[in-house]
Parts: sequence; C-alpha cells; structure tokens
Amino acid sequence: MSIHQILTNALNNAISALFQQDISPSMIQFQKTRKEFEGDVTLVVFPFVKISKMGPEQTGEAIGNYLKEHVDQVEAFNVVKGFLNLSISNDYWLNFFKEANSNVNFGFQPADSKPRVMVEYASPNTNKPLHLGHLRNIFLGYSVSEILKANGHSVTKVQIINDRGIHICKSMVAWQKFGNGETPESSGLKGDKLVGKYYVIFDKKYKEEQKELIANGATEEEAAQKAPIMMEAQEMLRQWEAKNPEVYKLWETMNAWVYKGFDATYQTMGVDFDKLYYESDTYLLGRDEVRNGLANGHFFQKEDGSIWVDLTDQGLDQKALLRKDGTAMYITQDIGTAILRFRDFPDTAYQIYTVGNEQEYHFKVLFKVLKKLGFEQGENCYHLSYGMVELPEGKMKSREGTVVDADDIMAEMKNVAQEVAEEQGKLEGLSADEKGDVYHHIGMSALKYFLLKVDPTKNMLFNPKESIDFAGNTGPFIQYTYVRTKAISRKFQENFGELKLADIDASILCKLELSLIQKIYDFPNVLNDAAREYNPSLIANYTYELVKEFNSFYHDYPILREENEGLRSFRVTLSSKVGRVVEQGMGLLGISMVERM
RNA sequence: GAUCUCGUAGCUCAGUUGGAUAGAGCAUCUGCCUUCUAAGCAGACGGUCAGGGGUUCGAAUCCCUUCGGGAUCACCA
Repeated sequence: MSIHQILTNALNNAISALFQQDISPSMIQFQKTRKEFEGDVTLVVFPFVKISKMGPEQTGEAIGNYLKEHVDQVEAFNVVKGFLNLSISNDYWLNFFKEANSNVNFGFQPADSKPRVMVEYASPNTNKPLHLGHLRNIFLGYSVSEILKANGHSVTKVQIINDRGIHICKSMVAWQKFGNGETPESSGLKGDKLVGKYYVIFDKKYKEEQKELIANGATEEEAAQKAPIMMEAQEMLRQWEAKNPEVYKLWETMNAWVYKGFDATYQTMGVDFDKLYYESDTYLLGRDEVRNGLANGHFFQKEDGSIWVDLTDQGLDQKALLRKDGTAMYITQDIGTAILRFRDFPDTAYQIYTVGNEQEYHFKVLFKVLKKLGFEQGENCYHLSYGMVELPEGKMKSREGTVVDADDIMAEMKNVAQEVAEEQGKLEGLSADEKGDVYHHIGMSALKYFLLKVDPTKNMLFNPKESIDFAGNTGPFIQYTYVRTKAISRKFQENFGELKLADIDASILCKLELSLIQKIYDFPNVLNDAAREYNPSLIANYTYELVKEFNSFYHDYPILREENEGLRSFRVTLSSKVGRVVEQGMGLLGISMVERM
C-alpha cells in the first residue's frame, strides 16, 4: 500500500476518534513537504479546523500525535502554521524502493487492460512538405499514444491523409504546365518537396494572373475566380471526381511521390501509424451518411439543396454538411472517416484528434453530429488541441518563405549534436555509423523535448536564429544523465561482477537518496496525470526534476567509489533505477536513449 | 461586434482540486575537472504573477472589470 493510502486511512480514523466526525475525501490534501521544513509528507490542516473547533496549530498537533501513535511509518511530526509535516521512516522508503526496483515496468499499467482508444495525428495535405507545426502535432500525438498505452489502453494510431481537393490539383496543374516531366529521380528532389515546389509555382502564377486581370479592370473577387490557372485547377478537380483516367493517373503518381517523401520524414522522426485513412476513400461515405442523416430526420435541407445540421439547441450554430451541388466539404469527409474507423475497430471507445486549436469549433460540431448519427462514442471523442509554433515575427507563412521545414530542422539538430560531440571527443572507439546514430538521437531528443516540454494547449515560440539548446532543461541534458547511469552500471559489472542489492540498514540513507526514492515514488501519479490530461509536458518536467536531483547526488556522493560494499550496491542500484525511469519517461515522449555521448 | 484563449524574471517556460518565503533553463557574473562522462555541480543577479476590484483563514490559481496579444465565428481546408 502506498504511504498516501496508509495515511488517508489513518486520517479517517484519527478524525473520527478525535472529533467524532466523518470527513470527505476532498478535505484531505497531502503535498510534498517543502525543502525548508523537516518532513516528507505534509497535511494541510485548515480544512479540519471547523470540525476540531480548535486553532490550526492545536488541530495539527492533535492529528500529528494520533498519526505518530497509530501509524508505524510515521516517525515524527511538526506543525508550522496550518501545516502538519510528517516524517516517514527510512524503512518504508527503502522497502518501497526494493519493490519498485524489482519491476522494470514500474509505474506502467498492464497492457491492454483499458479500452481501445484511437489517436489521430499528422494528417497532412499532400501538396506540400511537412513543417515545424507538423512536428509539434506528430510528436504530441505519438507521445500521447505512448502515454495512453503505458496507462493500459489499447491504442490505434491513425492519420487521415488529405489527398484530394483543390490544393493537390493546383500542384498537378502547375506540374503539367511547367514541369517538363520532372520527377523525383530526374531532379534529385524528395517527392514531397518536388510537389510542394509546383504548389508554390502555381501560387506565383495565380497571383500574376490576378494582378493582370485587376489591371484590366476586374475586381479583386472576379480576378480571384477568373484567373485562367485557377479555372484549370477547378476543372481538374471536376475531372478527378469524374475519374478521368489521365487526371487520375497523374494524381496517383504525384501523391505516390509525396508519400515516399513523407515516409522518409516519418522514419527520421521515429514515428509510425497502425492504419492510414485517405480522404479519397472516405468523402463519399461521408456524403452518404449525411444524406442518410437527412432521411432519418437528424438534418435539414435548404431550398437550394444544401444539407445542414441545427445545433442551436446545444449552444452552437447551424452548420452546412454538404454543398448545394452535392459535393463534400471538409466536415463531410471527417464524418465519413470517423464512421469508417468505428466500423473498422468496433471496440474503439473514443477517438482523439490531434489538430491545431484553430479548429475547436469544427470538432465540437463533428462530435455532436456523430452522436446524432447514432455513434455514442462521439460524446467521448476528444480534440487534442494544441497551440501554434510561432516565429519571432509571428506565424509561419509559406508565402513569405518563413516556414521551417521539418527535414531541414531535423538535419540541423543532428549537425549541432555532431559539433558538440566532436568538441567533447568522448565517442572514440565508435564506428562512423554508431557515431551518426548517436548524433541523430541526441539531435532528435533536443527537438522533441523542446516541442513537448511546454503545455500543448499554449502557443510557443521558436527562434530559428538561436538554435535549440543542448544544455540546461533539454533533451541532451537528460540523455547525458542517462548515459552517466549506464556508465556506472557498466563499470560496476566490470569491476565487481553482477549487481545484487545487498541488505542494508535504512538508517544510513542520506537525504538526497531518500529524495530520489521519493521522486521515483511519484512516477506513477505523474503518468496518470499525463494520461488524464493528454499532456506529455508533465512527463518532460518530471523527468527533468528527477535527472536534476540525480546529478546533485552524483556530484556530492561517491557511487562506484563508495567503500562500504552494501551501500555501494544500493547506490549503483538506485542510479540504475533512476536511469530506467528516465528511459521510460523519455520513451513516453518518443525519445530513444543512447548509451554513450 | 460575439465567443474562446493567453498575459509569471531581460528571453523561453514550470507552477497540482486555491496552501507555507512564486520556481527552472537561457543570458550576465563567481567558484569547482589528476578522482564514477564538466552536455555537469554550487553560488550571485534578476518579480507590482498585465492593471484595478471582489470572494476567504489563505489567490499567480476562482469571480467581476479594464488594458494588451492570439484564435474562431464560410456551401475554405
């Protein structure tokens, strides 16, 4: 039983014995004792003063005395203002540590012990390469998936690929007109980059044509609609919907280039998916479902033929679901995709959508529509909404060329990792491949940690001029500490053989050792909070605190050089366990650890 | 205009269901490598928690209000 559970039970007895009253769980507030006071666990006594009809000090004394008398693990207490500080016995902490240490998956729930959850992330358009905003999205979605798994959920990782629509037709038109048959092979460009290039060319040409039309007397609106290249793109979209073989073939070819490019990027990122959904496969289903919904009276139709949902009774608006010409909108395909997924994985309790916070309204509508259509899971679906990555000048804008490309930033991180490592010169003896591997993982840890350590819901700032730090509260710092723990284990084995935790007297444990054990004790709660809030930053911050404390310990106390054999084995075990928890924590962020750096 | 969201050290960010003297990193300045990896450790400097009011034993946290950023309010995606 955890010490918090023990104390909670004892406290219930205490209040009933001392004041003849029952208490509600919300009155029990334990917190970690602040460093400046003596003790491990602190009880806030203010909630009890009404019951006790005494001052906070006396109430604290009374409860403290009771707990000390009735709970073996409580060795001493003191009361400061309204705070009851309890000192828990070293024996308790040592026993806890032994138990935690024997479980390599300490803190994790048994796999597949909770309902299936589907997590969607990435979900790119196929007309341009991935950028820094996608990285935040993808790392976030992947990390939340890992966190839910560690909490016992079955998880299906999916994406929706927006492979159809006017945007891809723009790239296709531009390629047809100006591409001269260029391919990824002939140009040496990554497929997604090549297609993105033609998207930019389209945009440039489109702007020129608009300008010309306006110069000839057209209004801005007319110019936007009537520009010849835009009309070509729209015609191509119609041809695509009519399954014109030539257009379809071009579409397939160019999308295939993009997918190959994306796959390379995902691989560098170290993320994957269990199943991919394509908008081109789901938009028609969405259209049918909307029409069914109309037939079943869930929606209504305007005179022009467009189909709408009325959500005014739920505090939202009326919202169009299908255009008057019967073509699908953004939400139409999302309805189709969601329904298809529930059919593919009938045990899915709910879906999590990792999508930027500018689409909060869209998802509110989507979830209510799903419920209207009879999918009760809609009620539990969750929009994992995250803030933008902003540059010092504001938003990233592809038009102004301020987009930070995903491949570029990852390559840069690796380069910086290499520079730092070569300066340090600690990787002698490794092959070039092994070194490259280390650079890659260190660089990625810096990037992932940078993007995941901040609260997902908040906008964050990225300054390309100052490259991401490798010192302080960063991925490499955590890697570094992990490497230290690995080196200790390795050297222990070389010098003393197999590690076996000796029986030691708990009274010899120092404050920092106890503090580290208590930090490990917190891990399951942190993981639980992170899962409940879909918030990887809690894991990042926890791991940072753990690592920081370990470094102090490492600096102040001998570990391998400790002469007392029992204590040495304890310290090496503690170090190794810290390493393991760090590895678990970083794993939850999608960061894989290196053994040397 | 309506709705939502954010505002904490020079910069980037933490800060549990309201709890003790608001914390980290970066930057600047000091110390510490012949000893387990110095990508480290220790210290200094740095705050009207945007402003004002309220709720209470207690407010960065909850409520009201003003100011300032951002987002959403399409038969765009």
